Amino acid sequence: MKREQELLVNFLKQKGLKQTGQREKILEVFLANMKHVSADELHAIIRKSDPRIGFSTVYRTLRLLTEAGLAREVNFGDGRARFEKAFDKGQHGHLICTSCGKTEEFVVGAIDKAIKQVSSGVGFKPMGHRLEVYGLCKKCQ
Amino acid sequence: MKREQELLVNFLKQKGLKQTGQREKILEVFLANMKHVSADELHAIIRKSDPRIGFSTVYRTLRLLTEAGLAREVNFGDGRARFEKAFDKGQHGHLICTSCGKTEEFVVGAIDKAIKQVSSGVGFKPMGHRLEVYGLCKKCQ
DNA sequence: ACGTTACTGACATTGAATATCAAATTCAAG
DNA sequence: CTTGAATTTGATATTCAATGTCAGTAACGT
Repeated sequence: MKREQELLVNFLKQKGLKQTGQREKILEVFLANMKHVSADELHAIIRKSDPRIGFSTVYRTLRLLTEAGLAREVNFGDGRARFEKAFDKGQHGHLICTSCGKTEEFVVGAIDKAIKQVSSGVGFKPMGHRLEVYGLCKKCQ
Repeated sequence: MKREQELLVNFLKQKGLKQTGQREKILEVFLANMKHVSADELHAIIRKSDPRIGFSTVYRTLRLLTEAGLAREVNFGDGRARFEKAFDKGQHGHLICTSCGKTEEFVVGAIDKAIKQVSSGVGFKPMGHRLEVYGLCKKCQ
């Protein structure tokens, strides 16, 4: 069993929640997918292999995964929440092209350091962050 | 006349748009307000001194101000867009307490530097960014 | 002053996020 | 393996912010 699956099972047990086929399936497809997906998109993908899974369940499970630390919500400014894998993946930022919509991830240690520094200065305890940089990608300039 | 008002007038002229009492009024109230406001909130404030200004106009004017570089959209994770003054104010991040909802601004030069560095590395041209740090404020820990 | 063009504001529409609830499923206890 | 209490599911309804529509109004160049 994958680490992520174990984590979900543990999370469910801790919370007194139940292990269901739908939740397994949704996690599996979510993990197999490379891109950032919205609840809608993930639902569409899952429907192909199992048309009986409803949107509500996908939606709720994504929130569950977020709570469990397996997913993270991101926003690309198009008014719909998207989710990305969060486990075994450090915090990172996104470069978002305002012309063609293309997104790219990046990681910079300097940013984490800067956040810690600022936070400790005002007694704030950082738990996570979102950094979105808007601009023009190579092609669109 | 304030710098901001001049900027708006210039922007309107450039775009072939018209100068109206509503737009002046909305900018004035927006500037006088300290906090981050949503279109709804700003509308409510403006209504007190001029009940005839409609929500649509406030909403559209906020987008106009954003386009003109006088306002900037920010997101605090409560599912509603808020706006803050953008002129004469550098890019900054927000510390958002996930317990009490309090927000605090901060500026770190290191972050701008890091963004420039990463961007130039992949040929991306950054135009602006949003950095939101979620965690617990001093009181809520 | 006039005519063209943009603006306004009330209202309608959209669409994502969330709530509701009866039927189905899980799972621990017997 | 059955049973029963508790959670889940999925279809549908609701909410609410964002945006579209459009007839009446106001701005501004001539």
